[in-house]
Amino acid sequence: MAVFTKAELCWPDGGMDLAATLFCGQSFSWVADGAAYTGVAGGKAATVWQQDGRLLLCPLGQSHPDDEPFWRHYFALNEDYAAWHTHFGKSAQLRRCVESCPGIRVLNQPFFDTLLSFIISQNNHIPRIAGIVGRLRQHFGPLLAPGVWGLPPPGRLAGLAVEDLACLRAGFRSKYLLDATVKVAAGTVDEARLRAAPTDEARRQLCQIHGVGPKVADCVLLFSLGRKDVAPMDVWMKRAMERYFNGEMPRCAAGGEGIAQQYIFHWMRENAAGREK
DNA sequence: TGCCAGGCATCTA
DNA sequence: TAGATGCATGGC
Repeated sequence: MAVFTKAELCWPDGGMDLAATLFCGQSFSWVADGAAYTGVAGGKAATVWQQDGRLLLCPLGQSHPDDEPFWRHYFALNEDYAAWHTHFGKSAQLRRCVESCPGIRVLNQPFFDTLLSFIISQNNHIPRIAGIVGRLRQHFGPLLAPGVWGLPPPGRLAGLAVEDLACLRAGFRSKYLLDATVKVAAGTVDEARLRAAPTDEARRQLCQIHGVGPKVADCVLLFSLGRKDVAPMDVWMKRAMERYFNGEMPRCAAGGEGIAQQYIFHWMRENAAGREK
């Protein structure tokens, strides 16, 4: 496999379990190619793999000067997970999270990618979410490298009708995807304004999108905008974790691990704010 | 073959 | 305002 000899970017992996991180249900834009993984985020494509405690990455297609900071942020390589895992020992519930999935990292995904993914995820399960996202990329996304399409940028779907999205087989979610692209393309929902707004206001702005309710809005706020004060998400995660630990999530078992790790991430951010005081 | 999924919108009482 | 129901599709 040629990519193993031409990594352009390299970081210490910090104990990351790359496969678990990419396929635990938080991202649906990566495919395995042997021990390497090819995927897209924010209009960039890359092949990534692990070797000797390092995370190696080869950008695909056109390279950009900001590739290194972009992917470092995407893979949360600035987060000190080892220190946080030690800190988690104080809580039995969080200890169970760490023991169940110590190598999962929560990806910092681009805003619009996250919005589309979580709209698709509603009343859905991981294999089908991945299928719909894959068809969305192939039919409407930009070709970033041979055989690798990105997610469509805001506006790409804005002029289309629900019938045009029949190829996605997304069901009732198609009209939600269209409304999201229209509102983001028109600036009715704007990432910069979301970042600047208080959480309640940001949630209200996101809920202007037809098909986006409190759960999807809080997922977007937490996972792509780094907001740490989304209390309903905390309740939702605890409920999901209980189901996971009780063995009640057979159809998204890997996702359950992701949910547990996402709970850790949320808790960690909450406590980071406290520690800084 | 039938249940159900990482919600939400709409209807009804 | 709270609870019930329908939504589209595919994995299991």
